[in-house]
Parts: sequence; structure tokens; C-alpha cells
Amino acid sequence: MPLAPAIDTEFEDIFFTPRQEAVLECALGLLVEGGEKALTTAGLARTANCSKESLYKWFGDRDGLLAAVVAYQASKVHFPPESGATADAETFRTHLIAFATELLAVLFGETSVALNRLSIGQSNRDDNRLGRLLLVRGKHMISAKARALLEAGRHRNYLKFDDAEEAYQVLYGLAVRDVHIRLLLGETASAAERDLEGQARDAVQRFYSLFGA
Amino acid sequence: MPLAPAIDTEFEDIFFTPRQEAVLECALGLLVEGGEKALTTAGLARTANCSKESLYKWFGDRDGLLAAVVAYQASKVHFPPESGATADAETFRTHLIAFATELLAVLFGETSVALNRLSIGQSNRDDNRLGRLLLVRGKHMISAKARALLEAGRHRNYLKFDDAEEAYQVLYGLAVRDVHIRLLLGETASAAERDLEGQARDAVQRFYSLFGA
DNA sequence: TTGTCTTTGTACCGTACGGTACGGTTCGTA
DNA sequence: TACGAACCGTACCGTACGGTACAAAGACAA
Repeated sequence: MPLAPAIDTEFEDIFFTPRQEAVLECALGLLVEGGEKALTTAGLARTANCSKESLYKWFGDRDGLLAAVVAYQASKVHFPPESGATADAETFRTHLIAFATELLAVLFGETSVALNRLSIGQSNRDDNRLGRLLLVRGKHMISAKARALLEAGRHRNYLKFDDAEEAYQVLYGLAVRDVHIRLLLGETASAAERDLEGQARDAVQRFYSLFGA
Repeated sequence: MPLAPAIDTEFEDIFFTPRQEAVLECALGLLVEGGEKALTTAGLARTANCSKESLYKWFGDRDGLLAAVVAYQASKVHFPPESGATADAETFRTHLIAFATELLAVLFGETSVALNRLSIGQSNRDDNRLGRLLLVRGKHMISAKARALLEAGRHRNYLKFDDAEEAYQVLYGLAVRDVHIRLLLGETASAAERDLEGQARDAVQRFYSLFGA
């Protein structure tokens, strides 16, 4: 009987020392500013005042460094303990809007954009660690949180749907539309698109038209 | 009175000889297979049986080559002459579904994914030609076509909305959801997501719930 | 103080790749 | 046949960058 394969356990319980976190923060800054090509080992060592030898000792090689940057950023998102019970219909809707707003704020943030660009640029390599990392530590986490929220709404008869994942995807599409890909391609968002709360409100409005009880 | 700036006229009327098109097709193949790093001048010259000197003569430098690949692929999409008048409500809805299906087919195609990955990876360079090219020759074209279609539907009282661009974005979100970004990140689409027509049908169904007259 | 460990800064190496030069070949034209 | 243009294949150059080695400096325990 073969052992259960321990896929995707990489970077599971990784922990970085404060010094390493400072260096990774520097790396994030370089990435945000100039993209992948701006993140050279020599450049990072210079701006972070550390030695290349330390970089290679800590992260193995450049790929390990990139993966560490992604893992470090993912480790920064903390999940609030589900914001208590959803009291009534109105506050539940408020929670939905808040969730959508936060989703947009994360996706449109410059660090998220930079890391998405990095992972997408690397996504056609053999193993594709970065893409998997970003998906499993980012999108799938958010998706799980959203499903829990939506199912709570269904349980209280605020919403009506069969598949929570499908409902979440519709909410995602209504909120994000093509703005994310346009940001990734370098277009700057319009004024209306920068009003995250307004966008989220419209999206939830339409979501209720489709899935409201 | 300043002259109107001729922005984005680059690659406006560009034309490639058959030989150049064959080489660009080879470049596309390399891109699809191995991403940006796989498209080296030497490698392209080898697989396309041409000389590096010709590459530099035709395209200037490597950046010009990349831009030419994007422009070439964009030049391949032809717009059917709006498929005649939208006879009745049912055929109009069919046209909408066909449009959404084609949109998904384009976005999820491997060449589109490869070019999006390329442009996104290059999007934090100084000028960002590739991203602008992809946006203006790809997304904006599709968007214009969609707006025309939607406004025809509104004119015949099949649909009801204020802003055609906004309506299109909702349709886009309903159809694409987060599948595009997940594909770009290297995740393979699920079986249901590969049923493009079914996805388009559901999206249009929901779109009519929101904007049907 | 001495010894050990970690880190820094610099210097160095090898290689991959962008870009150029050039001889040889094909092909169209007179 | 002669000529010129375009092109192919190969060889070459310069450089940027990943990765390694090493001397010097701080930190800390005995």
C-alpha cells in the first residue's frame, strides 16, 4: 500500500526569520517596481544590504527565492474569524458587499498584481510551483471563505442556489469582470472601477437578482 | 493648436510577407510550447530554418519580434460582417450565445493564453507595447463588436440597459468568471468549464435575468 | 581572549543569449 | 551568362546574470 502522496505540502509550515522577512519585503518592492527582470540576486543583495551567499543559503536558488516571495506574501493574509453570526438579512448583505470589496482590494493591489504577473510569466515551466502556490494559497483560500459565507446565507434563506462554488464564481465574475486581466496587461483602471465599494455594491445587487431567495 | 497625437498607430497597417508569416507562426509555436524563455533568436532561427540576420532585418530586435508575433496573431482574427439583421428574439439570443461561445473559445485557446502570458510578463517595462497591443487589437475590438450587438438588441427591445459597455462587462464576467486567470496561472479547466457552449448558455441565461426587457 | 558561527561585501567563473559580421547559395532579371 | 538582392548557416563578440569562493567583521559562548 503506497504512502499517500504529499503533494502541495511544500512551503506548508515554512517560517522566515525577521531578517529573511525584511529581505523578502525588499524583493517584493523590487518586483512591484520593475517586475521579474528587476529582481536579480545581485540587485536584491544590494538593496537589502545582504550578501548573495546568504540568499543562496536561505532560499537555495533563484526559483526558491521567487517561491519564497510568493509564500511570504501569502502568509501575510490572515482570516478574520468569520465575523460572528450573520444576524439579519441586511447585515448579511452588508457582509457580502464587504467581502466583495475586500476581494477587489486584494486583486487590484499592486503587490497582488505584481505577484500574479510573476506567476503567470513563470507558469509555462515544467513544474509551475508559483502558479500552484498562488492558486492554492490565494484563490482557493478566498473561494473557500466565500463558499462558507454563501452557504450561511442559504442556510438562513437569504439566498437560493444549488452549487456554492458556482454561485461564488458568478459573484466573482460580476465583481471583477475583465478589470483584473486589464490591470495585469498594464491598463489603468477607470475612475468608476477604482470605486471598489461601488463596484462591489453593484455586483451584490445583481447577485441578489440571480440568487436572492 | 497641437496636432492630434497619433498614439497607438504603431503596427497599424503592418504587413508581413508569407515567409515572415511562416517564421512568426514558428515563433507562436515556440511560445505556446515553452513560453517566453523558449523564444530565443537562435532557437527561432533554427526551428524556422532562417538566419538570425533575417530576423533582425525584419523585426529590428527581440522586442520587435515579440511585438510582431502579437500583431500577427491579432491580424488573423477577422470580423464576420455582423451576421445580418437580428430577425427575431430567439435568433438574437442565439447570436448572443454564439458570441459568448466564441469569446470563450478565443480566450481559452492555447495561443491566446500564450500571448496573454507573454504580454503580462512584459507589462511592467517602460513602454509596455505588448500589453497595449493586445488590449487595443484584442479586447477592445471584441468589446466594440459586443457593444454593437447589445445595442442592436436594445434597439429591438430585446434588452434593457443604460450603458452598453457596462452591460458587456457583466456579460463578460458571467461568461468568463475566474476561469481565464486560472488558466493563465496554469490550472487546467474542469470538464464543465470546457463545455464552452454550455457555459455561454448559462451566462446568457443569467444576463437576460439582469438585462432582459 | 579565544573559538565558532553567521553575515557581509567583493571578486570571480561559466554560460546563455542578444546582436553583428561574413562567406556561400539561391533566385529573379537582363 | 552575368549581376544583384535576399537569404541561409555559422562563427563570433559582449554582456548580464546565476551561482560560488573567500576574506573580513560582528555576535556570542566558554
